[in-house]
Amino acid sequence: MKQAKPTIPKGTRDFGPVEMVRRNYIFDIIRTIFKKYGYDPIETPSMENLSTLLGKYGDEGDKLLFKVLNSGNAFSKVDFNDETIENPNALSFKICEKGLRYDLTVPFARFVVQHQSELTFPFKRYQIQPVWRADRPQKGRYREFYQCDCDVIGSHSLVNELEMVQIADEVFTKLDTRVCIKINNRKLLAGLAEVSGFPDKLVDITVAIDKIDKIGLEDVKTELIERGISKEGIDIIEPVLLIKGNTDEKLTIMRKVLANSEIGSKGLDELEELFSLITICGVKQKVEIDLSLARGLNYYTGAIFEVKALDFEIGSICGGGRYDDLTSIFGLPDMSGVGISFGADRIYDVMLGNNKFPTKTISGTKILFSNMGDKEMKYTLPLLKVLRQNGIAAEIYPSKVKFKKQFEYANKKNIPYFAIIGDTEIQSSTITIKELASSEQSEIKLEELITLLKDN
RNA sequence: GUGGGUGUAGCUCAGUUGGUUAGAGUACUAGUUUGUGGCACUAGGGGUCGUGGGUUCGAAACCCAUCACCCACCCCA
Repeated sequence: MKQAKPTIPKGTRDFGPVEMVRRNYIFDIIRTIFKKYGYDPIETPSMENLSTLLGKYGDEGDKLLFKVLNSGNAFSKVDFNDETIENPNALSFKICEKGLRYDLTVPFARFVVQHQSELTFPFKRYQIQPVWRADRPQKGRYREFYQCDCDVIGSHSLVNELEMVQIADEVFTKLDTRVCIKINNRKLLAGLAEVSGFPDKLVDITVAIDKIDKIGLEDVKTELIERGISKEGIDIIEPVLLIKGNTDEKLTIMRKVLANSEIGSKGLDELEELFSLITICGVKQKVEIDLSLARGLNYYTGAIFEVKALDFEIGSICGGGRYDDLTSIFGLPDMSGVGISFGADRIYDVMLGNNKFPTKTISGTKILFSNMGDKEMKYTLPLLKVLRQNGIAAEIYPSKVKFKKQFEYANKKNIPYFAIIGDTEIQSSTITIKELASSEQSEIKLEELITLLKDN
């Protein structure tokens, strides 16, 4: 009679030893670079109050929040005579006060407001923690995944935007992954909606611009009309739809289209300045203006970033932008911030697909000692201790089993050396070591072994 | 939220128009080989064919339901 195998919730994953080594490789590189630019670490709880989370990510985002059932009798506050409880949403807000964090930016804004008196501004922090989204999982889309965020808050300077681009450039270059860093500005999109005569249709216009390469000019126009944009409005937008070419050409055309929009021109000024800063510093990866980039998170107000992998088909692997007003919702106005978030799990998928993990990162234990019995084991243990004191990862096979078994253990764990300690070795105070890859075997002293393994 | 696909051994999967005792590779165990692994050979264990119902003399296969997972759209990391 067999028991059904246990499972884990949809969209979550286990990570084995090999995966963990690789994931840590990514985390370590990102963390090192964050530190180098002057960011300090913080962590926040996995749960926030729902009131902190709701309304920050747009309607879609609200739906994707994992809610946490109140402890105790969660239904004690529910009035079952009230007809509105038939609405599942209304009910869930009565029985849930907490939710799992959806990203790291909103909890960070909450953190800044709550701890404002303890912080030095501009405050630069990094944060590497999992987030949860109740999305339907698919390739590259998980319900639990890690974000690696760095943010500066309390500074309007475009130097901060530059820093985000530099950090992204450096991270992906270090990870040997070719990407395109796409940049846009919300003010510019707002200006575009304004000059078209439909300031509230920002999203519709952006979606249309995005589709131009897929469905062509005529279909985009049709769709814009369906979305309620007038013919005159479309005529104004049309030059934007026809944009081809480099950053300068894009800026020139946008300059003309947005001439009468104050906010649009401001957005252009910012973009232009950011690109001139980027040019001064130089970047290794591809960086371009993408006018179709909108980003759903509705707290962005200025620059927006998104990074796409060039050699692997997957959603964006990194994204961010400037938010002018996120902390004012929590009672602290005039705190502009900008940040960027690396999607570690997708970066992992990209790197795995392109074979970008160094093979060296897989190794752990350097040497395995044989176990030939109680007497031999007791002789070996002090030797092990010396090796470990020298920083060498070493193991002894814990019980006396056939050599075949012990060798197989070493093979499977990719341990490069196998040490044999038996009567012969004890008598002569030596260690017989065998290099498993070459089958070469020699009898050496402990000191020689330490030197050998330290070099590797 | 909308649409598509797949569930057979620990894992990856075959399985003919419905037919006898459900297969392969791999992994596992033992042996050839009790102080020398990988290779080879031999033998062995392991399956209510996702679950429930139906059609049939007969179902892993056909029908219905249900659950789970995967993929695409949407959105994003």
